[in-house]
Amino acid sequence: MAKKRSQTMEENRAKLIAAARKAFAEKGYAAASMDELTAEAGLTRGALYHNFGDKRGLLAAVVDKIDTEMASRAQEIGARAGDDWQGLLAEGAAYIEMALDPEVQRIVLLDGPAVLGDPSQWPSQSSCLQATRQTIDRLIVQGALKPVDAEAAARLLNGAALNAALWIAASDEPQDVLPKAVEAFDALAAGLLKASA
Amino acid sequence: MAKKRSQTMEENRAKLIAAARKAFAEKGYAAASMDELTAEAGLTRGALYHNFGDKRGLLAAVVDKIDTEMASRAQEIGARAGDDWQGLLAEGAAYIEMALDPEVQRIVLLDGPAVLGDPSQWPSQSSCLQATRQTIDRLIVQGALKPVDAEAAARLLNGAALNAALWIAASDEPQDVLPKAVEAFDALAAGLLKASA
DNA sequence: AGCTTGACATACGGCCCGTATGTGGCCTAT
DNA sequence: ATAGGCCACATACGGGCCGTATGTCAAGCT
Repeated sequence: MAKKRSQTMEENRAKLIAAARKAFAEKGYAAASMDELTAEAGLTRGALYHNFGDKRGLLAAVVDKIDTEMASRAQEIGARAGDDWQGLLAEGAAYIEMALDPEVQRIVLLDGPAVLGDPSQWPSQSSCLQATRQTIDRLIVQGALKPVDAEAAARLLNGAALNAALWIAASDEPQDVLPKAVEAFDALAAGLLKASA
Repeated sequence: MAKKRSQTMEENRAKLIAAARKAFAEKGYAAASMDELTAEAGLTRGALYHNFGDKRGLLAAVVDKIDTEMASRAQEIGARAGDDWQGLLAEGAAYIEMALDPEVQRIVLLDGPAVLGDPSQWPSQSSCLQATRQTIDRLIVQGALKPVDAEAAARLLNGAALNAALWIAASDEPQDVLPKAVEAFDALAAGLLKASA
């Protein structure tokens, strides 16, 4: 059966994104060569500029893919928790753990913001952030949290988790530091609880 | 009076750092040209590679300078507060406000980590972080805070403040968002207080 | 004063990105 | 069925930038 035109195109896009994901993770955005990257995918730079416009466009596509994966996973973990509050903590811990992945760290947390700008402006809307925000919104409506700005709280929590992950990843004994980070994260999050006012 | 050799060298280093600070802030690290940058300082790339080794070395020097300035300012503000707890909150707010400076944002918060790696590994030790850590340490000894890991707490607080700043800077109405961010920051920090356990 | 040292300038090579142009196969219309 | 257009991708080209290797001239020591 002959392949449809649009299908091979979709396949090529996927190949390029996969190769870019690998190259960006291993060498970093700046050091990744488009020639090598496309050759790895069995294509040339022509395909790249046709599909993604430029190098930044490719990074954006990669970030979007990873970010989406992260969000769905975080939501899944959060939903598995008993209540919304436990879910929030679980999401935070999950976020910290995901950020331990060098791929996530390098691409989404380091090069992403530096090259693409503020994450909340990304097309993927930093899905992870949105999920956290919604959970916080629900908790505020339920009266469990202080009536702080949900967006602000979600942002700061994510920022805290992010830095925790960077810290853990850079440490010599990640497994030793992880529980400390999670403990501190839980403590900070508890500051949002109404009871602690 | 004839200038000493070491003196002119120090002056040239300062000129290069100043020019780099401007160029990096305006164009970003990647887009800043070393030729233009050195010409702006009245020198050539030769001086640059002799003094700083490479482009990264220059960025490191710039980051170190800004970071040091930030730390001294934060400590000054913190020391002016009534007690250590108020000082911690004041430092956090000061950090958020300083991060509103485009120069700080672009160089220290975006390009810095992307190019130089984790801030806590920098020679300046991310002085800001150290200051926060020490304050937290004191508060734990005083029994005001839960006995969490001071390093972890300092890291997460800084991360929260950092993201708050990025958020504010990217927003349309910074002055409108700033108080929300500070409020959320204070709430999170309150989670560290023993009384809230 | 002559020599050495080193701070800085100049010259060179190589890589990489983005664009402009070429081409071969798929799709459609008659 | 086939002829032509279109489009996804390949190839070719130019410009810029970084890092190094080499040159130069003044400062400092003897």
